[in-house]
Amino acid sequence: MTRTEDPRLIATREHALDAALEILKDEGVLAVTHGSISNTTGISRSTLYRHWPKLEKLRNDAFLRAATSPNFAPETDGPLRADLARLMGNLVTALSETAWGQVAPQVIAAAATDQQARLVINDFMKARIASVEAVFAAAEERGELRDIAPVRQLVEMAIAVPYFRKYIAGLPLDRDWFDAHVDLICRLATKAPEERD
Amino acid sequence: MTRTEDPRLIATREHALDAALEILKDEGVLAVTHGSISNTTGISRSTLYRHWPKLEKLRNDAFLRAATSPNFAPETDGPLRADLARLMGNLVTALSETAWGQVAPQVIAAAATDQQARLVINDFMKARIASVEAVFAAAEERGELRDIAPVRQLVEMAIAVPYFRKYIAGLPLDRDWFDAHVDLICRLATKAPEERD
DNA sequence: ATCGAAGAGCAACAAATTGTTCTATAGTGG
DNA sequence: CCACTATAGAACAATTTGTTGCTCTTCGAT
Repeated sequence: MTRTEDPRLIATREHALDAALEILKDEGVLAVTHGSISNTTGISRSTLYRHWPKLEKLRNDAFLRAATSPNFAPETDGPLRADLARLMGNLVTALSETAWGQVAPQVIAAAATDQQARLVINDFMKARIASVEAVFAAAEERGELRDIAPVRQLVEMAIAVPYFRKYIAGLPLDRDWFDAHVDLICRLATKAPEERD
Repeated sequence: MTRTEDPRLIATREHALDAALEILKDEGVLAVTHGSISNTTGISRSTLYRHWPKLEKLRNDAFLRAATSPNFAPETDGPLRADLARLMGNLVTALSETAWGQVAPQVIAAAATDQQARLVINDFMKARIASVEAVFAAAEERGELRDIAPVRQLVEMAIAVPYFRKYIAGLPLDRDWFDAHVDLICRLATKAPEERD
């Protein structure tokens, strides 16, 4: 068993995956091949085949790289309105500005037939849902919530709408929409001021 | 200008698109090519190239065929709860059982770079949103709604969650979830019984 | 029924891509 | 310094893609 990995191996792999993610963003999954990566990096095709004998594995590694880059922890200082606005703001801007935002639809499509891609996106969404849940959990601790529905259901609503608008309905994620959305979720979840404990 | 289209043209095109949709469902967009359609239909490759010189156009026509098949009108007899449960039930089962349900993620991915695919899905979702809106509009006529948020926002929530669960989060669209979802939307939208006009 | 127009089928072709194998070169770690 | 391993590069067959030229069939108008 090798104690340390050969630095050449690591360098080649990282270099290749950087290029793969770039191609994935710009030209789509189709364009992510041993050939295209070889062209843009100068790494020889035979080397790439040795690293990734299966093209599917190569593409999944590119997906994984896109999914692991954005990772922000929620702040839970309260009140819910402020925490949620901040976290959802991060989530929404990430959809526009990170690699994940550009790559997500391709992973979604791949997930229909590819189990590994399904896992990538499931893990990613689990983490996203957990971060929003943490914000709600803190609000519950503070006694801000009313018992209208399970927290999980509210969280799904909060996250589902921006994804739906951007990728499925093709609607903009503008400020008017964002404010109304966060506002509605908060009004649903929290007690009116006069009924606080 | 030809008054009627040559029946051979129509027959070939329909036959080819049927096969294209089948391939699209089973093997994904990648597999939809002049070659694959020629193999499964017996239509010669050169004929297919004459019908669709651009592969992109061929794939878009396949998308369109998937998107136009499911088309159900809402019933608005009231109360909201019943109408919404029926319509959302149709929408959700369509996601599992129609060609659209299987093809949607591929259209979503294509829409990222392909304007025509974007239009296909936009039109489709507009119709979907309109049908749910019709149900809410009827409820508003009957004085069932309270003024918690614009109808449009509630409708987006209602539709966004099932899409999100199925395609993005990879969660099941089971009966427990469905009942809780429709129930929550209705509770948000409608007045409590004692405050009806 | 006939005839011109147009569609479909067939074969062949160049070009590009994919996956594979081999050898020579160069970097790594002991 | 040496054995080991990664990479580059070239060559190869097989497949796919887009294109062209030709023949045969079908359609619709007269």
